[in-house]
Amino acid sequence: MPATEPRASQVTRERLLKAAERLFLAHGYDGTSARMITAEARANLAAVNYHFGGKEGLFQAMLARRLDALHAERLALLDADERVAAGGALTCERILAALFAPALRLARAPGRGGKDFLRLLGRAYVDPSPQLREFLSERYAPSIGRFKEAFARALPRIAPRELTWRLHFMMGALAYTLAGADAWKLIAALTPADAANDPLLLRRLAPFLISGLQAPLPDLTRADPIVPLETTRQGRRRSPTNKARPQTIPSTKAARRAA
Amino acid sequence: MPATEPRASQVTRERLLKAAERLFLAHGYDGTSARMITAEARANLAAVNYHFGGKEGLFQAMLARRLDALHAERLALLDADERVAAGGALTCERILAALFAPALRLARAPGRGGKDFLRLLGRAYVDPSPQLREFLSERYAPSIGRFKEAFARALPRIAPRELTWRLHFMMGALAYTLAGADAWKLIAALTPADAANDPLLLRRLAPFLISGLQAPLPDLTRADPIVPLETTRQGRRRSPTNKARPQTIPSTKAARRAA
DNA sequence: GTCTATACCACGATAGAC
DNA sequence: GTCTATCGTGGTATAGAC
Repeated sequence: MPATEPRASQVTRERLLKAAERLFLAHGYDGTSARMITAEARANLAAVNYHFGGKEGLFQAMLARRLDALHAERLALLDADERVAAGGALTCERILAALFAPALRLARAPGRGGKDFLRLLGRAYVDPSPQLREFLSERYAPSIGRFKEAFARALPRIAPRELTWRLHFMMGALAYTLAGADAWKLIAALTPADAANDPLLLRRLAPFLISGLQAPLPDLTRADPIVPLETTRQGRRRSPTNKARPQTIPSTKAARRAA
Repeated sequence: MPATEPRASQVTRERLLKAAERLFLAHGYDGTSARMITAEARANLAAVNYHFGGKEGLFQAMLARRLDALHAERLALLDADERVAAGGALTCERILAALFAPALRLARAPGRGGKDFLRLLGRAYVDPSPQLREFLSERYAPSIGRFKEAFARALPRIAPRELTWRLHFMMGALAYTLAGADAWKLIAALTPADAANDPLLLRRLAPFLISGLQAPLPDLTRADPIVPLETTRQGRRRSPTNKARPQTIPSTKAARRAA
């Protein structure tokens, strides 16, 4: 083992990634400082900049490491299913399961970190800078493409363009369900006993998505909008709801201190 | 006009809100400093703290102001439809349109601010502190409830509990489609001519969602998971994809400078 | 090439004068 | 209500040791 031994730099990198993973998951991106990370990793503050180009780069590297594992799992499931199907088309349900199950397992796997990871991932979709988005969508395009092909074979009646749209809608429902804030409170409130029951959640979600994917093709030729968008513009009613409230916004200071 | 004249404090509040709206939308939450806002509003830095309890409070107040308008529009459309229906059930399509059209209009209404607003809103779902989430979900619960009732009447065959789940899935697809990063690039790439065509997007989305809502009820009694979740755990194949890449994370420094 | 110490400047928040 | 001054902390940059 002359050349492949772990170089000195790699152990610092690794320690930084590990500390970053724990702290970002525990306190969020803004709630974690580079100083906290380097302290836990017993590295120098400047090491973040040296190895990752900054805090954002460290965050990105940490996300990529976990997402690599997620997509590897997904592809492994898809591969196994396709080997069994031996060239035939898979059912939508199985493709969906291969896509969903690893994410769901990740969503609660390591201690309490799982769900927090998905919320952190959501940050990528919200970030005003397109950096992260482009990085992730490029990196996992091949993996997503595989699933798209599988769906295309399972749904031969849906034109490719329409399928693209519907897969996009599907990913939305999926992401929201997994990462969404209320989703988990919903689970607990509606069916407390099922709070840790992954297959049950999938079995609720699957019919919704599959029916959506197989929906009748839209009639795009009609020219009239479904709703007369301009009709309500004239301020007929400024709506008696909650327009001008006392607006006692509570100071977030106390809450921040608690964290 | 003795007592109702705008007090001096209110004009500062208003100016802060207006500046905050423009700047948060243009540069995101983290990208906007309280100093930028107070400079543009020609107010003192401490005014943010005094009037809103901090930067976060100002952000929250600004979100609420725009969301009030959104929900007022939604309810106005729903009211109008229900008045026409005169006690009968609306179609899913119309309810969906009342929910969707105002958001879509908002999503591109004022200059370039629209879509950015929805991305900012997404921050609420991602934020590690539950403050914002609870505030918003409490504030708009009545409005959402109205729509839930409408859907319940339109879909009498779906049990309430199941409907709750499906509406949740639906909101996910909706939010992702509106706020999602790739959605708008998708629109531009697939159908450039339709990039500004709101009704067309709704007509694509509606069949997907409606079919999903009406999907056959899941069989929740089956005990076996659809996918043998544990089978693939044994590292049969660490997947030859992109597991251990060079990991050349680009420094984000140069990119930050450009902004 | 890797790591350390340190300086820098912008940030959010606040105390206290007016 | 408003303002000034100031505090502590944040991310980043750099000079130089190993």
